[in-house]
Amino acid sequence: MQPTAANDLVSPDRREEVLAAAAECFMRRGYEATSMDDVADMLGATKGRVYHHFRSKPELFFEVFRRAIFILIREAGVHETGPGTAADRLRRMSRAHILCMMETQAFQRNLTLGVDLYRFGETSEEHKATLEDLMNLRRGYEDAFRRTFAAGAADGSMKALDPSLAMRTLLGAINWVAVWYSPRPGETRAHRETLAEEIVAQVLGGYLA
Amino acid sequence: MQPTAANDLVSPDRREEVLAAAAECFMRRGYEATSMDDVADMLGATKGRVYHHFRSKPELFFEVFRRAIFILIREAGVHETGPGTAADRLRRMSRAHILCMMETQAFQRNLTLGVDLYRFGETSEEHKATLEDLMNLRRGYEDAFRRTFAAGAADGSMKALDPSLAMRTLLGAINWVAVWYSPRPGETRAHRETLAEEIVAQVLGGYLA
DNA sequence: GCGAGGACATACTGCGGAGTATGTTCGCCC
DNA sequence: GGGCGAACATACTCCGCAGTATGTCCTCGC
Repeated sequence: MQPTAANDLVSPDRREEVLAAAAECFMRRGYEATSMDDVADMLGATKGRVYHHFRSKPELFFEVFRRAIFILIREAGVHETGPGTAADRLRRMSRAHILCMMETQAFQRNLTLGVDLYRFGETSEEHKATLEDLMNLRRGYEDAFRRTFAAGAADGSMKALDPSLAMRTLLGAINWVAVWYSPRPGETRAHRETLAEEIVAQVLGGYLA
Repeated sequence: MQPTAANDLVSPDRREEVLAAAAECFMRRGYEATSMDDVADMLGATKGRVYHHFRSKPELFFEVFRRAIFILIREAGVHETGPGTAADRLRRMSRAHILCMMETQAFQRNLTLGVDLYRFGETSEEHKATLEDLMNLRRGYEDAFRRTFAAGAADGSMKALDPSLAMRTLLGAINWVAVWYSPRPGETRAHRETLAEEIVAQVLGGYLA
């Protein structure tokens, strides 16, 4: 296979393909139930390819997890700073978060798996350390919501609620989207945006002043 | 060991102990990662005991799943019929649901696992059938929320929203409790009831008229 | 008190999956 | 044009786990 222009668009990161396949497998069958052969099969390849890019199964999972958070921070977290009231900013953050749940579902579902692994898993010391880092990333993302709830109480755009609890109920409602959402054939971005808007309208109603 | 009065309180269903241990293990490590030996270890027993009460690992999981739904229906679902407006009933249902998430967390967390197994799992025909039954039970429980949202639009106690979507956002917020909740040492039932009340107040706000 | 069966424990088998060691191919650079 | 390394494929090893076959104890009914 020649390095054509078309290939340059796809192959510069063959590693990405492996990562995406792993995310899909982990979401479908769970972490433990997924074999490295499963990931390879999804790519029409063999284990050799997977192990060439990732040292072990845990590290592969950690990369999926890390990618999931980076996407969330880039798409939703950035809206913490922005124009308007805290309620406005929270609306934009939630809307972007929901779209992430729908469009990068495979990655996002693994966030919950990772948290369980952290809470209960028996892992090596090295893995424990990287898991700690990943949890801090996640906590940092959640803090953006916490702060915005506090800001909303301060600027009067939202009720004065316990920011931590409010963050959890809100994130619960919108994280759950990744659980039940399943893309319909022929669905467009516009459809998803409308749906996201509708969800935000329902969910945020309880927090507004 | 003699069949004393104290033992009669515990042992009439030694099977229950196995079931509870399995729920705990499945929650901690996930379905696949849990070995039958893990379940036995938690009881200070061996596999023999587990296989004496349950034919196979899938059937053990199915029983955990079934129990989880039965608890929800008994504790929360029953409040669908009751006095007051639809909003009142929904409040009682949500409150009970949240308490279930906190107090039977191990069982409830497995509901999500089961749904994934249903959506993606490759199981035998026989297991597929029982999974279908379990999903119908779950759907039936969700329908109670759907109907109550519709009733709320009808009796004017709640906004006229898409009942299905409202059900999903509400259940998302309150199901998520099982994900983050972790009982504090010395916590009493009263603490949990207060917390549940607070969550309901926050979450239901968006749906009320 | 004795036979039977429930409630386990013990000791195996067989397979699937993580990880490894070693080929193999192809493009690139000198 | 040749050698070198990236990007895989192939062919193993070894261990852990589901399931089974069989043994053991204790209790209850008669």
